[in-house]
Amino acid sequence: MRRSPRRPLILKRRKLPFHQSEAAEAQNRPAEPESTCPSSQSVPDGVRVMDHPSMSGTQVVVIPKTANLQSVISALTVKGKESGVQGPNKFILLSANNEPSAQAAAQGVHLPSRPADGLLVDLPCGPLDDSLTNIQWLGKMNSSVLETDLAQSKSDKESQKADSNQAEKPAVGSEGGRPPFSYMAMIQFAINSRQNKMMTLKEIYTWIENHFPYYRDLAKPGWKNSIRHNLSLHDMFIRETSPDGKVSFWTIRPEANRCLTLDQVYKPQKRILPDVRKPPSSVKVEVKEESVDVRVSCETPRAAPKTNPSRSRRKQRLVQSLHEEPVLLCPNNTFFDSGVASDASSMLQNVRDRPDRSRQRPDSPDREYCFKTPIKSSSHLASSTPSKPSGGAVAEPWKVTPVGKGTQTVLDFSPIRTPGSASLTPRCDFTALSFSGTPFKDCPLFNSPRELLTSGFVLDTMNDSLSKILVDISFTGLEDDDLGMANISWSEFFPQLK
Amino acid sequence: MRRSPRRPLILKRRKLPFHQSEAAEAQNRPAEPESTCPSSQSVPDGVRVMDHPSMSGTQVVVIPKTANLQSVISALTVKGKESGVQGPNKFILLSANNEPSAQAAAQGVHLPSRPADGLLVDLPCGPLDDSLTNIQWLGKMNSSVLETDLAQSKSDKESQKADSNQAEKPAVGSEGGRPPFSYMAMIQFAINSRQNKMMTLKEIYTWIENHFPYYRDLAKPGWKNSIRHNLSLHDMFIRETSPDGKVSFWTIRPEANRCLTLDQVYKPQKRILPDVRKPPSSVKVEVKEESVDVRVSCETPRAAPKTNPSRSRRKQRLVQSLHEEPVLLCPNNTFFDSGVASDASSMLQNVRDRPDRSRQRPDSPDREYCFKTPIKSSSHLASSTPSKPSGGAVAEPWKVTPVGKGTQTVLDFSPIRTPGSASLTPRCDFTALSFSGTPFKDCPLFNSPRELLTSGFVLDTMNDSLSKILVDISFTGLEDDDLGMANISWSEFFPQLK
DNA sequence: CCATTGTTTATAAACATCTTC
DNA sequence: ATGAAGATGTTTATAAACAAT
Ligand SMILES: [Mg+2]
Ligand SMILES: [Mg+2]
Repeated sequence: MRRSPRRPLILKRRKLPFHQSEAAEAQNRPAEPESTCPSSQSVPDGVRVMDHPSMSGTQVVVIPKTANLQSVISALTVKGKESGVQGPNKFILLSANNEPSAQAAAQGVHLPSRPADGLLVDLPCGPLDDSLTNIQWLGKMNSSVLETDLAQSKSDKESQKADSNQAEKPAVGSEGGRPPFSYMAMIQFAINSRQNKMMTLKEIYTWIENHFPYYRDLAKPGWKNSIRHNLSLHDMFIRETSPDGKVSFWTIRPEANRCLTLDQVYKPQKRILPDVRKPPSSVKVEVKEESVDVRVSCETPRAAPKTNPSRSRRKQRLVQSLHEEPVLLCPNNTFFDSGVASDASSMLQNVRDRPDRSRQRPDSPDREYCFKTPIKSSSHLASSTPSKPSGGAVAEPWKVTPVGKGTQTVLDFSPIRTPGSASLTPRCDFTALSFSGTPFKDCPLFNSPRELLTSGFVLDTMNDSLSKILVDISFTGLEDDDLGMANISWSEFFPQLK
Repeated sequence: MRRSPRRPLILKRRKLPFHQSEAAEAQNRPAEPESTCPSSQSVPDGVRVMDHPSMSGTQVVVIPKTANLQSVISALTVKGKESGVQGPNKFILLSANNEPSAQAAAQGVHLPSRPADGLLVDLPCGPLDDSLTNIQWLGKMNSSVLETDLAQSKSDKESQKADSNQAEKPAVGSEGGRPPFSYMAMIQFAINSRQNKMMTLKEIYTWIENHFPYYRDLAKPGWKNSIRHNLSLHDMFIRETSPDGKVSFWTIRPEANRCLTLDQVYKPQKRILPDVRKPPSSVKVEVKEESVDVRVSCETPRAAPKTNPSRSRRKQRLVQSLHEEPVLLCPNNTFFDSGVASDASSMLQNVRDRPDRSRQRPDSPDREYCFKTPIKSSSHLASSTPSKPSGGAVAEPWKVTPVGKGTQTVLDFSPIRTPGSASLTPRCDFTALSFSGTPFKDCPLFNSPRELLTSGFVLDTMNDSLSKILVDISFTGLEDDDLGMANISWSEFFPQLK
């Protein structure tokens, strides 16, 4: 029971090829000078990738505590490229020295017959849509806005002021178009940026406007309505009232808080480039590669990339409890146990490999059509799922620059599902913690391998960029698929785990 | 603790006047020949209405077990009319002999200092929009479709067949326009119509189409999308899988199930009328009064009365737990205790009387406008809550028959909120029960006073019709408002409670 | 490939309630 | 105080994208 606070995570290659606009492909492909991380070294920073002893097509990636995300990306990228599509498509991620204050985790992790509570992540293997990946979008962000996060170790009032009237250099920011984050994600970013993890509605507005100028500059005012809608709808957001009852703050239900912050998914890549798209302004902005030819002509606030996210489609299988008591799988309330593992009954996914070509509607990203027309609406015989005109309709020869519509989210921003309320043992409480002292400052996407492992993401081994993600969190110990493993110990094969 | 399974319910007069289309008023007012219930007798069926001994403006309504809803409506109506707007506007409902199998409830209910866990219901006092109330809509329903509910004591397959190919006399049904029920409510009606309380998606479709022909005849196919959306969104709907894993059924989380059925809100009023609106057809249909001049010319499928609902706006006050352990108010899991009372922390409302005129946008019920226009959308400076053109805009002189848009829901269809999972003690399990044997067959809206009390509704004491409801469930024991009461016993003043 | 079913996000909207001016 | 306007909060509807079957 008290066995292993460390849980292996399995990356599994994604099968679905993503729709790629030809024009976007033509534009984006040549402008892929380099990846987020150097993809030349095969085993950097002590990251080790090795074949799994018994599972075919599976490799184990051992991530030392000192490694940064680039290393992991590099390792998996190299492995993916050198083996091709037929190569191993499952990766079990292990953190070599996990929790800094880990207790019994250090000595010899026991390897169950199948990697219990493993996180299986699909890695895409087909041609990928890298037209506007998260990485690319992130590169277009103005790095200066991120630095406001560092100035947040002040009192509430002070940090509010800092958020509101700090010189933000809003030159860049909304040029990348709509950020690829859902409202739910942005709200989490905002609230988690505070030590006390609470914000008023107005502060959330301001934080988002400062960090995503798109909403300040281009978005319709309805975006605030959507923010409020999200706050109310998702019960991961809780409204609390100050003791005097005057102000009300929005917080994140601690059990559901993944503690996602924007700086966990973005760290400015210092690379000074002259701004090509703004000839009059001579302001040099720090942008990442690939921003050159995305030609995000934002002056047409095109119909909201619909953006977002979180390809994690949990559930959809495995409810089947049918008149039976729900079985609590992991009664102990450590992070994974109650936060993820005990929700296995609703997060279990089918892991079997399926050939899957899957039609991909070639719908143009921008179109306008009517909503809520009282008329019985021309085509009345269509599917019950309304679909966009998708070019098949009449008229509308209006063509726009194919921005690619491939804006996807990398992380799973959904709240951590817990079976009961379990409001004790707050999952992650950084109230008094500052991110300044973490030993992973140089890791742009995750503060620790632990975070990397627990948040779940996908790497495109073909393109060196994060895109088009599907995170399948599967608990293979509950499944009956092809993962055959003996009851062996991790450390038996990987002594660095000791 | 074990004290009172019987909990008083307080009806509180609603303050907000409702927008009333003048044309609709002119049309509907004269056609109000009689109310749902005779409003002449002041204290029928043993229903007693008396002033509260200590709370000013408050009356106590004692409802004997044998009373039906008409009696309650009558009593409150008479009281409301005879006292006028200035009169008492709070009513505490008490069931004189509540649970048939009640345990300790019989002997002298203890009256706390304030009516703990009381259900405060606003009664509207202003001019009311009765243009298309639920009662009226219900009267337009084809009574024959309701009778299919009686044929549901068969096996699953049989009842499925009964639902699908029963002769439904669909003549009437969709003529009343869109039913005033939310998707969530209709899904509950559908699922709860089964003994085993489970249905496949297709069966839900079929049930709704059979009982609300509007969706079969007039609604856009997107309504099925909305059904699926509601099933997924609300976690009161659980998908279960048959043991073989082949079929999946939708069920209602038992703790959240109010066991609402359509026949609880509708019972055909036998009154044969020739159908005035369909001259060619000589079919005589059973309709209730008032269907004559509503002139619901459904041939224009006007932009969905937006219909529905459930004016219950819970929460919005009283969270204020601010970094403290949530206090479980009623740990024992009887119906009210866990189902309602223990949710007090999120259902508590402010009960204080507030003068409230409240602007009411005179928006026309049918209009069409564009959705998701990529253009920055003309007025960009408006409120963050998008609002309809509402006549203030240019153009669109198009006027339609003011159907009144006053379709409201009477009952609270929202799931019963429970603090934890508390999946034990299924709240109401009518699997083996038939509604035929209840002593309240003649009560069209509720099978028992208990149901009346627990579901929460509002009576328009001015209009003899249910309309424009706001149910405020308040637990006055947690509030600090103007309800000052001594620590006295109910039975001390109302001996019939003994 | 297609239709059905299931999950999730976005957007608009209707109201209600609370705060400000 | 108070009353209207705006800010905030809650809920439902609808469309849509996409996954899974
Ligand atoms: Mg919420
Ligand atoms: Mg559900």
